[in-house]
Amino acid sequence: MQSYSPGQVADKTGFSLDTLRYYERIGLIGGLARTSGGRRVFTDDDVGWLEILRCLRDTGMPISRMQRYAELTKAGDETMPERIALLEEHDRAVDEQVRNLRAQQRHVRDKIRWYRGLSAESG
Amino acid sequence: MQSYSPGQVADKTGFSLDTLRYYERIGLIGGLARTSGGRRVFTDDDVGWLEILRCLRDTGMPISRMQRYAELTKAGDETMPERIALLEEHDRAVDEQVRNLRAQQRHVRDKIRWYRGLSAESG
DNA sequence: CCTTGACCTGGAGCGCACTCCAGGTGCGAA
DNA sequence: TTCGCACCTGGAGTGCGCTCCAGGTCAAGG
Repeated sequence: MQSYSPGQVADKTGFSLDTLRYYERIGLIGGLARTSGGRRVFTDDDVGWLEILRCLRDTGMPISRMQRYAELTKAGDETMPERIALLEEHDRAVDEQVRNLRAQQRHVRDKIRWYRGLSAESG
Repeated sequence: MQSYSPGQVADKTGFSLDTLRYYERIGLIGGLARTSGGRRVFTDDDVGWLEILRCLRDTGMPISRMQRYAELTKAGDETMPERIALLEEHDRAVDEQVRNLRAQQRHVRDKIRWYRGLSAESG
């Protein structure tokens, strides 16, 4: 099985080394292996987990919620329904976010059109 | 012409009183009238401006950029092209934001489907 | 061996966008 | 006239999510 150094993982996932260390400190990444010298060793699974974290983070999930999700994931298979529920709720939150963005974007576009109208009038 | 107290404006726009004061301090709202006693008085135009700020803020424009926009607006009609350019660039940024959200949302949905597959298998 | 660069730790600091506070004033109703 | 609530100011504090730092360790190449 492949294993990766912190630097390699930073490259692959786009998280900085500091962020990786931070995520481990706050319990978002659990059970990382270490070399005899104390360096972190990431497996493919760890990288996969980080990619999920990236999706959640980039869609605006707060860290406290990701911590909850990490906790459920560590807890075992009986937490699957709750994990699904959490992700589905988040999915709806993303829909909501997109709807709001689009709604406000319409106003911005109206404003642009309004400026164009003024320019046309005066020009 | 209608005029509004800070509290009324807070109600109408959804900005807190503290945020309204903060926005004035940092130059996002200019030229507010005051009563003889020193209280702020908002006109319909002021409220309209706040509504634009709300659109921009809610679509993720940083305050420094809104300050730039406010500055241009104060400067006069010859800044219209730059104002249009600023809003158009922001419009593109919102599109980009939505695209990214949708892309990451797909991954979240894949994960949900994956959980469902597992549940179906084991259940 | 020695250098060098990636990595380690605990803890402090930062940027953003507010939010809260203390202490004081304005003003409409009773 | 007095109550009480809305409002004022300058400045400090907050929460989030990192990011940076000092001082030290590990390990591969020369």
